[in-house]
Amino acid sequence: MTDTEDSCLVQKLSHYIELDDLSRHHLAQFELDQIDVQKHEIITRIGTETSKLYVVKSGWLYAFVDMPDGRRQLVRIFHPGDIIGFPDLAFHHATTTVQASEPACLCPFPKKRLDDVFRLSPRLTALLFALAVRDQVIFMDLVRAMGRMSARERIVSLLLDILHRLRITNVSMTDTMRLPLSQTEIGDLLGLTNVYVSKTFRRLEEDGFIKRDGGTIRILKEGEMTEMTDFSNRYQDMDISWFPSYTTRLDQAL
Amino acid sequence: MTDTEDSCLVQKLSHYIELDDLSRHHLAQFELDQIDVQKHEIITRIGTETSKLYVVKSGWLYAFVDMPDGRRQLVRIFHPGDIIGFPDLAFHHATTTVQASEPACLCPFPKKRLDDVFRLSPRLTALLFALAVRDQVIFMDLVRAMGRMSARERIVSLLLDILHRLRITNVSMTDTMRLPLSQTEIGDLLGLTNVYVSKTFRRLEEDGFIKRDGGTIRILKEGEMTEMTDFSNRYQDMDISWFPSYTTRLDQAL
DNA sequence: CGGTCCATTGATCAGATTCAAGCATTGTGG
DNA sequence: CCACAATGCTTGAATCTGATCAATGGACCG
Repeated sequence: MTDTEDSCLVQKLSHYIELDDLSRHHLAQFELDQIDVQKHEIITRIGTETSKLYVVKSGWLYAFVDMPDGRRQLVRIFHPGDIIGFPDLAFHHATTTVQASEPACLCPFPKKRLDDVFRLSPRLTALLFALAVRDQVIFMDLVRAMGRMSARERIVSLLLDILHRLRITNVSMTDTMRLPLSQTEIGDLLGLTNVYVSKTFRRLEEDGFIKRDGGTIRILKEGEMTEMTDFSNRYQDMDISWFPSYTTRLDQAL
Repeated sequence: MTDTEDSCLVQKLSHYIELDDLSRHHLAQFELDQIDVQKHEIITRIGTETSKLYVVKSGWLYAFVDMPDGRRQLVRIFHPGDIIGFPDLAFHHATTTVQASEPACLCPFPKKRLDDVFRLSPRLTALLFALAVRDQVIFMDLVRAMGRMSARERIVSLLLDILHRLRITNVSMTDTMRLPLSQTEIGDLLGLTNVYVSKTFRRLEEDGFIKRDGGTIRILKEGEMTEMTDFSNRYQDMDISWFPSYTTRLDQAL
């Protein structure tokens, strides 16, 4: 790919800092190859060796773990522009199974290709670091939802989370979004059963919070829903004040 | 502090990679100051400006968020050698409140002091990055526990998690540990009530899984408990194969 | 056209909460 | 040194949210 047309990874990261040519060059190294995957195809299987990361070009995917009794827990949803595999960087074996929830296109690249970024671009490294710790906060929000919220509140906070995530790269988006997840998948993400997800969605619709139409969903009372769940948008602003500048050189060493 | 006596931060990080003198020097910059805090004293309050991080020298602390109805959700426990505040790096305002669960000693340092590490030590940066993504996996484990496990299993997996964390820096530790958390705090961490935590602990003791004595707890059937919760130790091994080497120099740039 | 997946709905069940009371321990001020 | 308050753990009874079980119907697909 040329540096002139922005990939969705570049687009997403540009939301936080101005990317210089060197950074764009580094990021382009992550998107040299690409593969297509089918709906429900498994990308990485838990327990297998981790050697690669993936940039999502299109499609939704998710990571999950199986429980001994056959149930499962989704832990994360991936959208275009997200990078799959960071959590596994720290381990020799994958900690989750990653599966496509719809047809998708991915760019695989080896772990080792991060080396250049770490050695040559402290500022881009800081951005990746910030994204990693930002994701920790996203997990805390999920823990909070699952630990102390009712089924209704959990579903509402999931919808708001997805809405804000999609708005980063799609500023024109208002209140309607595609939701390519089954109710079973949503339940597996929020610690509920598919049955109760169905009942809760229906009640949300009856109460005028949402409007469903096929695979899309419309958020009708965003303000009320935000207040109901004490929701914070984690995708908008980022503190970049502590990032090293691009001009920093190593030869300033002690 | 001199470089000869290892701080618990250095001790903990040394578990994963050999730290060279430069790295030790960088880490020493995190422990220049130190403050004592009392039991239940609040270190950082949610919503206030984030400017500092803290290295824990002694004592246990935890991070939590309040719910509108007065309940709360703990999201993380800190032990000696842990760094407090990474998740807030990405934000201008603190996302959690951090409180001491017992008297503790902390070393505060400004965000900006990470700059040197990012610019001058790619390998140490990679280690911090690996710890950040490792923590994501810890959060996934917590999500899994709260989404798909019974109260008994959640408590068992918490006990195993703490046991393995303490064993990193205390290799002599076998099956007995101090647990300076009230049952209310444990409930707030696992999404349970203090009442049910009490009932569940009692049953675990009756069934011979644990033995309690004042503030300490003994794990009697570690193997069985590990299997019951499908527990994975996230603290033992780390994949450092992709880390840049210490000798890497920036002047290899394109 | 039959099979599969998914959403829906009702009846029943259970794990965990809520409410309430009692007891032990610790800390504090008189 | 004691009285008293505050905190934490325990236990029981009633209640409720969400799970389980089961059946139905629609949409899609080979």
